[in-house]
Amino acid sequence: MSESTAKQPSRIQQRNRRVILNAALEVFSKHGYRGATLDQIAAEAGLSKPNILYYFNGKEDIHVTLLSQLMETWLDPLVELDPDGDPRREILDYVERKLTMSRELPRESRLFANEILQGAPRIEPELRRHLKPLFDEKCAVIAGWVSEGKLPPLDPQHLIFSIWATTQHYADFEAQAQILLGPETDPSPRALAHLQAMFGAFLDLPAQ
Amino acid sequence: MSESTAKQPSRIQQRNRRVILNAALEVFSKHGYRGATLDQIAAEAGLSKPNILYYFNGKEDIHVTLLSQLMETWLDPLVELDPDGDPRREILDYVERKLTMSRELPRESRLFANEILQGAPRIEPELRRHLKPLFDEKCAVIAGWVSEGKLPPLDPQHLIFSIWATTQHYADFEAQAQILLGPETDPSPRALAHLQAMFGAFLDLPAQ
DNA sequence: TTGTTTTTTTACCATTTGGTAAATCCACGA
DNA sequence: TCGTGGATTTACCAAATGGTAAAAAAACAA
Repeated sequence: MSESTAKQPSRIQQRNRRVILNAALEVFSKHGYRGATLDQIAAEAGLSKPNILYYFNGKEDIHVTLLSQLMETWLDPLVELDPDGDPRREILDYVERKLTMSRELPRESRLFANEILQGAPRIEPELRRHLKPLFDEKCAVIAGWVSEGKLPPLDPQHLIFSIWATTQHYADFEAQAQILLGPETDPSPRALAHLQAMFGAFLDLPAQ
Repeated sequence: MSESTAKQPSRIQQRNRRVILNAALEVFSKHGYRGATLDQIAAEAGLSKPNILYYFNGKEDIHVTLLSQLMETWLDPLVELDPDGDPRREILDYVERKLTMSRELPRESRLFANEILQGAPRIEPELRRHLKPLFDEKCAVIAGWVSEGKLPPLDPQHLIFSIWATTQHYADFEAQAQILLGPETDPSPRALAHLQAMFGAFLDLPAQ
Protein backbone atom coordinates (compact mmCIF):
# COMPACT_ATOMS: atom_id res chain seq x y z
CA MET A 1 0.00 0.00 0.00
CA SER A 2 2.05 2.81 -1.34
CA GLU A 3 -0.90 5.23 -1.39
CA SER A 4 -3.18 6.28 1.40
CA THR A 5 -6.49 5.54 -0.34
CA ALA A 6 -5.99 3.60 -3.57
CA LYS A 7 -3.25 2.59 -5.91
CA GLN A 8 -2.94 4.58 -9.07
CA PRO A 9 -4.26 2.70 -12.10
CA SER A 10 -1.82 0.83 -14.28
CA ARG A 11 -1.08 1.82 -17.85
CA ILE A 12 -3.40 -0.93 -19.09
CA GLN A 13 -6.17 0.31 -16.83
CA GLN A 14 -5.80 3.85 -18.07
CA ARG A 15 -5.80 2.82 -21.70
CA ASN A 16 -8.74 0.41 -21.46
CA ARG A 17 -10.90 2.76 -19.42
CA ARG A 18 -10.27 5.41 -22.05
CA VAL A 19 -11.07 3.01 -24.88
CA ILE A 20 -14.26 1.89 -23.16
CA LEU A 21 -15.45 5.42 -22.45
CA ASN A 22 -14.85 6.41 -26.05
CA ALA A 23 -16.78 3.40 -27.30
CA ALA A 24 -19.55 4.11 -24.81
CA LEU A 25 -19.77 7.71 -25.99
CA GLU A 26 -20.22 6.48 -29.53
CA VAL A 27 -22.93 4.01 -28.60
CA PHE A 28 -24.79 6.01 -25.93
CA SER A 29 -24.93 9.14 -28.09
CA LYS A 30 -26.32 7.13 -30.98
CA HIS A 31 -28.92 5.04 -29.16
CA GLY A 32 -29.52 6.67 -25.79
CA TYR A 33 -29.03 5.00 -22.43
CA ARG A 34 -31.65 2.29 -22.68
CA GLY A 35 -31.04 1.76 -26.37
CA ALA A 36 -27.35 1.11 -25.88
CA THR A 37 -26.17 -2.39 -24.93
CA LEU A 38 -23.02 -3.58 -23.24
CA ASP A 39 -22.45 -5.88 -26.19
CA GLN A 40 -22.42 -2.92 -28.56
CA ILE A 41 -20.02 -1.02 -26.33
CA ALA A 42 -17.81 -4.07 -26.00
CA ALA A 43 -17.75 -4.60 -29.77
CA GLU A 44 -16.99 -0.92 -30.37
CA ALA A 45 -14.19 -1.05 -27.81
CA GLY A 46 -12.79 -4.32 -29.14
CA LEU A 47 -13.13 -5.98 -25.75
CA SER A 48 -15.30 -8.71 -24.32
CA LYS A 49 -18.35 -7.86 -22.25
CA PRO A 50 -17.03 -9.34 -19.01
CA ASN A 51 -13.84 -7.45 -19.60
CA ILE A 52 -15.82 -4.23 -19.79
CA LEU A 53 -17.38 -5.12 -16.46
CA TYR A 54 -13.93 -5.67 -15.02
CA TYR A 55 -13.23 -1.97 -15.52
CA PHE A 56 -16.66 -0.58 -14.62
CA ASN A 57 -19.25 -1.60 -12.09
CA GLY A 58 -22.00 -1.76 -14.66
CA LYS A 59 -23.76 0.01 -17.49
CA GLU A 60 -24.90 2.90 -15.34
CA ASP A 61 -21.39 3.36 -13.95
CA ILE A 62 -20.05 3.83 -17.48
CA HIS A 63 -22.80 6.30 -18.30
CA VAL A 64 -22.37 8.39 -15.18
CA THR A 65 -18.58 8.39 -15.54
CA LEU A 66 -18.94 9.60 -19.11
CA LEU A 67 -21.32 12.41 -18.21
CA SER A 68 -19.22 13.52 -15.27
CA GLN A 69 -16.00 13.58 -17.26
CA LEU A 70 -17.69 15.50 -20.05
CA MET A 71 -19.24 18.08 -17.77
CA GLU A 72 -16.06 20.12 -17.52
CA THR A 73 -15.51 20.21 -21.26
CA TRP A 74 -19.11 21.06 -21.74
CA LEU A 75 -19.09 24.04 -19.40
CA ASP A 76 -15.74 25.34 -20.56
CA PRO A 77 -16.99 27.79 -23.21
CA LEU A 78 -19.22 29.47 -20.64
CA VAL A 79 -16.44 29.56 -18.05
CA GLU A 80 -14.38 31.60 -20.48
CA LEU A 81 -16.99 34.35 -20.67
CA ASP A 82 -15.02 37.24 -19.22
CA PRO A 83 -16.78 39.77 -16.94
CA ASP A 84 -14.10 42.30 -17.79
CA GLY A 85 -14.32 41.96 -21.54
CA ASP A 86 -16.49 43.86 -23.99
CA PRO A 87 -20.03 42.58 -23.41
CA ARG A 88 -21.08 42.25 -27.04
CA ARG A 89 -17.76 40.70 -28.03
CA GLU A 90 -17.82 38.28 -25.09
CA ILE A 91 -21.29 37.00 -25.88
CA LEU A 92 -20.71 36.67 -29.62
CA ASP A 93 -17.45 34.84 -28.93
CA TYR A 94 -19.34 32.54 -26.59
CA VAL A 95 -21.82 31.79 -29.38
CA GLU A 96 -18.93 30.94 -31.67
CA ARG A 97 -17.27 28.68 -29.11
CA LYS A 98 -20.54 26.84 -28.52
CA LEU A 99 -21.14 26.39 -32.23
CA THR A 100 -17.60 25.11 -32.72
CA MET A 101 -18.14 22.66 -29.90
CA SER A 102 -21.38 21.50 -31.49
CA ARG A 103 -19.52 20.77 -34.72
CA GLU A 104 -16.46 19.17 -33.17
CA LEU A 105 -18.13 17.24 -30.36
CA PRO A 106 -21.54 16.24 -31.73
CA ARG A 107 -21.51 12.94 -29.85
CA GLU A 108 -21.07 14.72 -26.56
CA SER A 109 -23.89 17.10 -27.43
CA ARG A 110 -26.25 14.28 -28.27
CA LEU A 111 -25.27 12.37 -25.14
CA PHE A 112 -26.30 15.32 -23.01
CA ALA A 113 -29.42 15.96 -25.06
CA ASN A 114 -30.50 12.36 -24.60
CA GLU A 115 -29.96 12.54 -20.87
CA ILE A 116 -31.82 15.82 -20.45
CA LEU A 117 -34.67 14.63 -22.65
CA GLN A 118 -35.22 11.67 -20.33
CA GLY A 119 -35.46 14.08 -17.43
CA ALA A 120 -31.76 14.09 -16.46
CA PRO A 121 -32.24 11.14 -14.07
CA ARG A 122 -28.56 10.29 -13.80
CA ILE A 123 -26.89 13.66 -14.23
CA GLU A 124 -29.20 15.89 -12.18
CA PRO A 125 -26.92 16.10 -9.11
CA GLU A 126 -24.01 16.99 -11.35
CA LEU A 127 -26.05 19.73 -13.01
CA ARG A 128 -27.04 21.23 -9.67
CA ARG A 129 -23.49 21.08 -8.44
CA HIS A 130 -21.67 22.47 -11.47
CA LEU A 131 -24.00 23.93 -14.10
CA LYS A 132 -26.35 25.79 -11.77
CA PRO A 133 -23.71 27.90 -9.98
CA LEU A 134 -21.94 28.73 -13.23
CA PHE A 135 -25.22 29.63 -14.87
CA ASP A 136 -26.19 31.91 -12.00
CA GLU A 137 -22.78 33.53 -11.98
CA LYS A 138 -22.77 34.31 -15.69
CA CYS A 139 -26.38 35.49 -15.62
CA ALA A 140 -25.32 37.95 -12.94
CA VAL A 141 -22.45 39.11 -15.12
CA ILE A 142 -24.77 39.75 -18.05
CA ALA A 143 -27.34 41.40 -15.80
CA GLY A 144 -24.55 43.65 -14.58
CA TRP A 145 -23.71 44.64 -18.12
CA VAL A 146 -27.35 45.47 -18.73
CA SER A 147 -27.67 47.61 -15.63
CA GLU A 148 -24.48 49.43 -16.60
CA GLY A 149 -26.07 50.26 -19.92
CA LYS A 150 -23.51 48.26 -21.85
CA LEU A 151 -26.23 46.02 -23.23
CA PRO A 152 -29.86 46.73 -24.07
CA PRO A 153 -32.45 45.45 -21.58
CA LEU A 154 -32.63 41.70 -21.96
CA ASP A 155 -33.26 38.54 -20.00
CA PRO A 156 -29.89 36.89 -19.24
CA GLN A 157 -31.34 33.48 -18.42
CA HIS A 158 -33.34 33.20 -21.59
CA LEU A 159 -30.54 34.70 -23.67
CA ILE A 160 -28.29 31.85 -22.54
CA PHE A 161 -31.05 29.34 -23.23
CA SER A 162 -31.34 30.71 -26.76
CA ILE A 163 -27.60 30.43 -27.29
CA TRP A 164 -27.59 26.85 -26.07
CA ALA A 165 -30.63 25.93 -28.13
CA THR A 166 -29.47 27.45 -31.41
CA THR A 167 -25.91 26.15 -31.27
CA GLN A 168 -26.60 22.65 -29.98
CA HIS A 169 -29.40 22.33 -32.50
CA TYR A 170 -26.84 21.67 -35.25
CA ALA A 171 -25.52 18.60 -33.43
CA ASP A 172 -28.70 17.31 -31.84
CA PHE A 173 -30.93 17.73 -34.89
CA GLU A 174 -28.25 16.99 -37.46
CA ALA A 175 -30.39 14.28 -39.06
CA GLN A 176 -33.14 16.80 -39.72
CA ALA A 177 -30.75 19.43 -41.03
CA GLN A 178 -29.25 16.89 -43.42
CA ILE A 179 -32.67 16.09 -44.81
CA LEU A 180 -33.55 19.75 -45.24
CA LEU A 181 -30.21 21.11 -46.45
CA GLY A 182 -28.73 18.06 -48.12
CA PRO A 183 -26.03 15.85 -46.65
CA GLU A 184 -23.21 17.31 -48.70
CA THR A 185 -22.85 20.76 -47.22
CA ASP A 186 -21.42 21.64 -43.85
CA PRO A 187 -23.95 24.07 -42.40
CA SER A 188 -21.45 25.55 -39.98
CA PRO A 189 -20.22 28.58 -41.92
CA ARG A 190 -23.70 29.82 -42.73
CA ALA A 191 -24.91 28.86 -39.27
CA LEU A 192 -22.16 30.95 -37.71
CA ALA A 193 -22.90 33.92 -39.95
CA HIS A 194 -26.59 33.69 -39.15
CA LEU A 195 -26.13 33.38 -35.40
CA GLN A 196 -23.61 36.23 -35.29
CA ALA A 197 -26.04 38.41 -37.23
CA MET A 198 -29.01 37.44 -35.10
CA PHE A 199 -27.45 37.75 -31.67
CA GLY A 200 -25.46 40.73 -32.88
CA ALA A 201 -28.63 42.58 -33.82
CA PHE A 202 -30.20 41.67 -30.51
CA LEU A 203 -27.24 42.88 -28.49
CA ASP A 204 -26.82 46.16 -30.32
CA LEU A 205 -27.71 49.25 -28.37
CA PRO A 206 -30.39 51.04 -30.36
CA ALA A 207 -29.59 54.50 -31.73
CA GLN A 208 -26.47 55.02 -29.69
CA MET B 1 -67.69 -6.89 -47.85
CA SER B 2 -69.57 -3.66 -47.75
CA GLU B 3 -66.49 -1.56 -48.54
CA SER B 4 -64.07 -1.82 -51.39
CA THR B 5 -60.90 -1.97 -49.29
CA ALA B 6 -61.67 -2.41 -45.57
CA LYS B 7 -64.49 -2.08 -43.13
CA GLN B 8 -64.53 1.06 -41.05
CA PRO B 9 -63.34 0.46 -37.50
CA SER B 10 -65.91 -0.14 -34.80
CA ARG B 11 -66.45 2.32 -31.97
CA ILE B 12 -64.39 0.09 -29.67
CA GLN B 13 -61.57 -0.02 -32.19
CA GLN B 14 -61.54 3.76 -32.51
CA ARG B 15 -61.55 4.30 -28.78
CA ASN B 16 -58.88 1.72 -27.98
CA ARG B 17 -56.56 2.79 -30.76
CA ARG B 18 -56.85 6.34 -29.43
CA VAL B 19 -56.22 5.20 -25.85
CA ILE B 20 -53.19 3.17 -26.91
CA LEU B 21 -51.69 5.98 -28.95
CA ASN B 22 -52.10 8.39 -26.06
CA ALA B 23 -50.45 5.94 -23.68
CA ALA B 24 -47.67 5.32 -26.19
CA LEU B 25 -47.09 9.05 -26.55
CA GLU B 26 -46.68 9.30 -22.80
CA VAL B 27 -44.24 6.41 -22.61
CA PHE B 28 -42.26 6.97 -25.81
CA SER B 29 -41.76 10.67 -25.08
CA LYS B 30 -40.52 9.86 -21.60
CA HIS B 31 -38.16 6.97 -22.37
CA GLY B 32 -37.49 7.05 -26.11
CA TYR B 33 -38.22 4.23 -28.53
CA ARG B 34 -35.87 1.60 -27.17
CA GLY B 35 -36.46 2.66 -23.57
CA ALA B 36 -40.20 2.23 -23.85
CA THR B 37 -41.73 -1.21 -23.36
CA LEU B 38 -45.02 -2.65 -24.49
CA ASP B 39 -45.76 -3.51 -20.87
CA GLN B 40 -45.43 0.14 -19.87
CA ILE B 41 -47.68 1.21 -22.73
CA ALA B 42 -50.19 -1.48 -21.85
CA ALA B 43 -50.23 -0.44 -18.19
CA GLU B 44 -50.61 3.22 -19.12
CA ALA B 45 -53.46 2.35 -21.48
CA GLY B 46 -55.14 0.05 -18.97
CA LEU B 47 -55.04 -2.84 -21.41
CA SER B 48 -53.17 -6.13 -21.57
CA LYS B 49 -50.10 -6.48 -23.76
CA PRO B 50 -51.65 -9.01 -26.13
CA ASN B 51 -54.63 -6.73 -26.42
CA ILE B 52 -52.32 -3.91 -27.52
CA LEU B 53 -50.94 -6.21 -30.17
CA TYR B 54 -54.46 -6.95 -31.30
CA TYR B 55 -54.79 -3.33 -32.38
CA PHE B 56 -51.26 -2.76 -33.69
CA ASN B 57 -48.83 -4.97 -35.55
CA GLY B 58 -46.05 -4.32 -33.07
CA LYS B 59 -44.07 -1.76 -31.17
CA GLU B 60 -42.70 -0.10 -34.28
CA ASP B 61 -46.17 0.10 -35.80
CA ILE B 62 -47.38 2.07 -32.79
CA HIS B 63 -44.39 4.39 -32.97
CA VAL B 64 -44.68 5.08 -36.67
CA THR B 65 -48.43 5.59 -36.41
CA LEU B 66 -47.88 8.10 -33.62
CA LEU B 67 -45.26 10.06 -35.52
CA SER B 68 -47.30 10.09 -38.70
CA GLN B 69 -50.45 11.27 -36.98
CA LEU B 70 -48.51 13.97 -35.14
CA MET B 71 -46.76 15.26 -38.24
CA GLU B 72 -49.72 17.33 -39.34
CA THR B 73 -50.18 18.98 -35.96
CA TRP B 74 -46.49 19.57 -35.81
CA LEU B 75 -46.27 21.35 -39.14
CA ASP B 76 -49.46 23.33 -38.67
CA PRO B 77 -47.88 26.50 -37.21
CA LEU B 78 -45.56 26.78 -40.19
CA VAL B 79 -48.36 26.09 -42.66
CA GLU B 80 -50.15 29.13 -41.29
CA LEU B 81 -47.28 31.45 -42.16
CA ASP B 82 -48.98 33.70 -44.70
CA PRO B 83 -47.02 34.91 -47.74
CA ASP B 84 -49.44 37.85 -48.05
CA GLY B 85 -49.14 38.99 -44.46
CA ASP B 86 -46.75 41.49 -42.95
CA PRO B 87 -43.37 39.72 -42.87
CA ARG B 88 -42.28 40.79 -39.39
CA ARG B 89 -45.73 40.11 -37.94
CA GLU B 90 -45.97 36.73 -39.65
CA ILE B 91 -42.62 35.51 -38.34
CA LEU B 92 -43.16 36.77 -34.80
CA ASP B 93 -46.59 35.16 -34.76
CA TYR B 94 -45.00 31.95 -35.94
CA VAL B 95 -42.56 32.12 -33.04
CA GLU B 96 -45.45 32.55 -30.65
CA ARG B 97 -47.39 29.65 -32.12
CA LYS B 98 -44.35 27.40 -31.87
CA LEU B 99 -43.72 28.41 -28.27
CA THR B 100 -47.35 27.81 -27.39
CA MET B 101 -47.14 24.39 -28.99
CA SER B 102 -43.99 23.65 -27.01
CA ARG B 103 -45.84 24.46 -23.79
CA GLU B 104 -49.08 22.69 -24.63
CA LEU B 105 -47.67 19.64 -26.39
CA PRO B 106 -44.36 18.93 -24.68
CA ARG B 107 -44.75 15.17 -25.07
CA GLU B 108 -45.07 15.52 -28.80
CA SER B 109 -42.02 17.77 -28.90
CA ARG B 110 -39.94 15.29 -26.95
CA LEU B 111 -41.17 12.40 -29.08
CA PHE B 112 -39.88 14.14 -32.20
CA ALA B 113 -36.68 15.22 -30.51
CA ASN B 114 -35.98 11.65 -29.46
CA GLU B 115 -36.59 10.38 -32.95
CA ILE B 116 -34.39 13.01 -34.62
CA LEU B 117 -31.64 12.51 -32.05
CA GLN B 118 -31.46 8.83 -32.98
CA GLY B 119 -31.02 9.83 -36.61
CA ALA B 120 -34.72 9.83 -37.58
CA PRO B 121 -34.60 6.14 -38.57
CA ARG B 122 -38.34 5.62 -38.56
CA ILE B 123 -39.64 9.04 -39.55
CA GLU B 124 -37.19 10.01 -42.26
CA PRO B 125 -39.48 9.19 -45.20
CA GLU B 126 -42.24 11.19 -43.58
CA LEU B 127 -39.90 14.15 -43.12
CA ARG B 128 -38.84 14.07 -46.77
CA ARG B 129 -42.43 13.79 -47.90
CA HIS B 130 -44.01 16.46 -45.71
CA LEU B 131 -41.50 18.60 -43.84
CA LYS B 132 -39.02 19.15 -46.66
CA PRO B 133 -41.48 20.61 -49.21
CA LEU B 134 -43.08 22.84 -46.61
CA PHE B 135 -39.68 23.99 -45.40
CA ASP B 136 -38.54 24.82 -48.92
CA GLU B 137 -41.79 26.63 -49.66
CA LYS B 138 -41.64 28.84 -46.58
CA CYS B 139 -37.94 29.51 -47.03
CA ALA B 140 -38.79 30.80 -50.49
CA VAL B 141 -41.50 33.02 -49.03
CA ILE B 142 -39.06 34.54 -46.54
CA ALA B 143 -36.38 34.87 -49.21
CA GLY B 144 -38.95 36.72 -51.29
CA TRP B 145 -39.62 39.13 -48.45
CA VAL B 146 -35.91 39.75 -48.15
CA SER B 147 -35.44 40.43 -51.85
CA GLU B 148 -38.42 42.79 -51.75
CA GLY B 149 -36.65 44.71 -49.02
CA LYS B 150 -39.38 43.95 -46.50
CA LEU B 151 -36.87 42.17 -44.27
CA PRO B 152 -33.17 42.78 -43.71
CA PRO B 153 -30.77 40.38 -45.42
CA LEU B 154 -30.97 37.08 -43.58
CA ASP B 155 -30.70 33.36 -44.09
CA PRO B 156 -34.23 31.91 -44.20
CA GLN B 157 -33.14 28.31 -43.55
CA HIS B 158 -31.13 29.12 -40.48
CA LEU B 159 -33.71 31.60 -39.24
CA ILE B 160 -36.26 28.79 -39.20
CA PHE B 161 -33.75 26.50 -37.50
CA SER B 162 -33.25 29.13 -34.81
CA ILE B 163 -36.98 29.46 -34.28
CA TRP B 164 -37.37 25.71 -33.97
CA ALA B 165 -34.41 25.40 -31.64
CA THR B 166 -35.34 28.20 -29.27
CA THR B 167 -39.01 27.33 -28.97
CA GLN B 168 -38.72 23.55 -28.73
CA HIS B 169 -35.91 23.98 -26.22
CA TYR B 170 -38.46 24.75 -23.51
CA ALA B 171 -40.12 21.38 -23.96
CA ASP B 172 -37.12 19.22 -24.83
CA PHE B 173 -34.80 20.60 -22.15
CA GLU B 174 -37.48 21.22 -19.56
CA ALA B 175 -35.59 19.18 -16.98
CA GLN B 176 -32.58 21.46 -17.32
CA ALA B 177 -34.67 24.63 -17.23
CA GLN B 178 -36.36 23.42 -14.06
CA ILE B 179 -33.00 22.91 -12.38
CA LEU B 180 -31.75 26.31 -13.45
CA LEU B 181 -34.92 28.38 -12.96
CA GLY B 182 -36.64 26.40 -10.24
CA PRO B 183 -39.60 24.10 -10.73
CA GLU B 184 -42.20 26.54 -9.47
CA THR B 185 -42.28 29.11 -12.22
CA ASP B 186 -43.68 28.72 -15.72
CA PRO B 187 -40.94 30.09 -17.98
CA SER B 188 -43.35 30.71 -20.85
CA PRO B 189 -44.22 34.38 -20.29
CA ARG B 190 -40.60 35.47 -19.97
CA ALA B 191 -39.58 33.10 -22.74
CA LEU B 192 -42.13 34.66 -25.05
CA ALA B 193 -41.05 38.19 -24.18
CA HIS B 194 -37.42 37.28 -24.73
CA LEU B 195 -37.98 35.54 -28.06
CA GLN B 196 -40.20 38.34 -29.36
CA ALA B 197 -37.53 40.86 -28.41
CA MET B 198 -34.72 38.82 -29.90
CA PHE B 199 -36.31 37.90 -33.21
CA GLY B 200 -37.97 41.31 -33.33
CA ALA B 201 -34.60 43.03 -33.14
CA PHE B 202 -33.19 40.74 -35.78
CA LEU B 203 -36.07 41.32 -38.19
CA ASP B 204 -36.12 45.08 -37.84
CA LEU B 205 -34.95 47.00 -40.84
CA PRO B 206 -32.03 49.13 -39.69
CA ALA B 207 -32.36 52.91 -39.88
CA GLN B 208 -35.40 52.89 -42.10
C1' DT C 1 12.88 -18.82 -13.05
C1' DT C 2 9.18 -18.54 -9.84
C1' DG C 3 5.49 -16.86 -7.27
C1' DT C 4 1.99 -13.36 -7.28
C1' DT C 5 -1.05 -10.10 -9.03
C1' DT C 6 -3.56 -8.25 -12.80
C1' DT C 7 -6.12 -9.02 -16.94
C1' DT C 8 -8.95 -11.76 -20.04
C1' DT C 9 -11.82 -15.48 -21.46
C1' DT C 10 -15.22 -19.21 -21.11
C1' DA C 11 -19.34 -20.72 -19.69
C1' DC C 12 -23.15 -19.50 -17.60
C1' DC C 13 -27.61 -17.33 -15.38
C1' DA C 14 -31.88 -14.63 -14.30
C1' DT C 15 -34.68 -11.23 -16.02
C1' DT C 16 -36.78 -8.57 -19.38
C1' DT C 17 -39.08 -8.01 -23.54
C1' DG C 18 -41.45 -8.30 -28.03
C1' DG C 19 -44.40 -11.37 -29.70
C1' DT C 20 -47.79 -15.63 -30.46
C1' DA C 21 -51.42 -19.44 -30.02
C1' DA C 22 -55.36 -20.71 -28.40
C1' DA C 23 -58.98 -20.54 -25.35
C1' DT C 24 -62.54 -17.59 -23.52
C1' DC C 25 -65.51 -13.81 -23.15
C1' DC C 26 -68.83 -10.70 -24.84
C1' DA C 27 -71.73 -7.65 -27.75
C1' DC C 28 -75.25 -7.90 -30.81
C1' DG C 29 -78.20 -8.99 -34.76
C1' DA C 30 -81.50 -12.52 -36.46
C1' DT D 1 -82.43 -17.39 -27.35
C1' DC D 2 -78.89 -18.57 -29.97
C1' DG D 3 -75.12 -18.14 -33.00
C1' DT D 4 -71.36 -15.50 -34.82
C1' DG D 5 -67.62 -12.52 -35.15
C1' DG D 6 -65.08 -9.25 -32.71
C1' DA D 7 -62.51 -8.41 -28.30
C1' DT D 8 -59.81 -10.04 -24.36
C1' DT D 9 -57.25 -13.04 -21.46
C1' DT D 10 -54.21 -16.89 -20.20
C1' DA D 11 -50.26 -19.23 -20.82
C1' DC D 12 -46.53 -19.34 -23.16
C1' DC D 13 -41.86 -18.73 -26.01
C1' DA D 14 -37.38 -17.29 -28.08
C1' DA D 15 -34.16 -13.84 -28.16
C1' DA D 16 -31.75 -10.21 -26.02
C1' DT D 17 -29.50 -8.29 -22.17
C1' DG D 18 -27.11 -7.04 -17.79
C1' DG D 19 -24.43 -9.41 -15.00
C1' DT D 20 -21.42 -13.27 -12.47
C1' DA D 21 -18.14 -17.19 -11.20
C1' DA D 22 -14.25 -19.27 -12.01
C1' DA D 23 -10.66 -20.79 -14.80
C1' DA D 24 -6.96 -19.42 -17.85
C1' DA D 25 -3.63 -16.30 -19.49
C1' DA D 26 -0.59 -12.52 -19.29
C1' DA D 27 2.26 -9.24 -16.84
C1' DC D 28 5.36 -8.37 -13.50
C1' DA D 29 8.34 -8.23 -9.27
C1' DA D 30 11.81 -10.96 -6.82
